[in-house]
Amino acid sequence: MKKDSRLSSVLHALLHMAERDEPLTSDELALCMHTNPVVVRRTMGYLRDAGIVSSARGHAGGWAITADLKTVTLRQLHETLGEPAIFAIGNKQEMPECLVEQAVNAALDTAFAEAEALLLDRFAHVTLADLAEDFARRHRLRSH
Amino acid sequence: MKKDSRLSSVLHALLHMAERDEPLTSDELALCMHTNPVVVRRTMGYLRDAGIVSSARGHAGGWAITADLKTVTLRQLHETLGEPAIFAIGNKQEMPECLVEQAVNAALDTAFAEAEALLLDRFAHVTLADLAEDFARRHRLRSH
DNA sequence: TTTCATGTAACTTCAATTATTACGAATCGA
DNA sequence: TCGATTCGTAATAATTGAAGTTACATGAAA
Repeated sequence: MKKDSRLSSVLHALLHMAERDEPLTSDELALCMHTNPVVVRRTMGYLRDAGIVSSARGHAGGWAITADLKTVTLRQLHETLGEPAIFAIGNKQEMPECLVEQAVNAALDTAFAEAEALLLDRFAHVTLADLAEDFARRHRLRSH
Repeated sequence: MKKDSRLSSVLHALLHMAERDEPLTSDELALCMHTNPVVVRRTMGYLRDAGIVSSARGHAGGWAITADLKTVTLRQLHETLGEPAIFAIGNKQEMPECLVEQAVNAALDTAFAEAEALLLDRFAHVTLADLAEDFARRHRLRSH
């Protein structure tokens, strides 16, 4: 399957929105994200429903951040996107009768659960404000 | 994307092979793994090339384990299968020019790298012998 | 009222695993 | 040697889910 890049995409969009005061249109976001306006609306729709951004139609419409950058974590965004599957590797069958396969699943599930817990914990400790700050740092560095 | 279940599949196959002394044919393995004999040959071929199993044609042919169960780890099997992608989530672009996207990628890459390191470390500490033992334990439990 | 912009449904494209078909090659028993 | 068995492998289709596209309805502002 193709990799899910929605989290990456919304982060990119949110940071660009944080850099500007006026709303950004789906077309503008699609341009800098190298994607399609409809995909932007579809994906950002999750964040609107969660109250993280607002959308407005008509003249001077578009997308804007409503939440505080310091309170929005990567984990929250991941959940807002519907908690898509993290791993591209998995069990052949989830509920096998075969005892051998049950032992295999148990071992793999344990390892995956630990890795997932670590990943989500890291996600929980990174906010949009952190990313904005890191971007600012990179911007200063490039200017020299 | 469809999940990669090759690691799960070969583990299942290897433990069944460990339970028997004669070689198992691709057809037999395919039956208990709920898949296709050609898929079995293709997947087990990686393990044969790595010297973990042997295959023989003709009468009384089939697949057998050649390695010591105590020395084969899940990590080794993962590597033998060509280190397939672990995550179903990823960056939109790997080498973006945009500084904003670079900051996003850096944050995500760090988290994914840590989670991957943990997963592979767990994989490195589980051997086929461990799984065989866990299966035996489950077997005893069910008998009571 | 015209223009701009989102909201959404429907469909296609894309990428990667898995499944299937077909046939060649090797091995062993009779 | 013949023939059944079994792996080896190429070629192709099916499957799955994200991403892309087209089309059009809806709503807001100049």
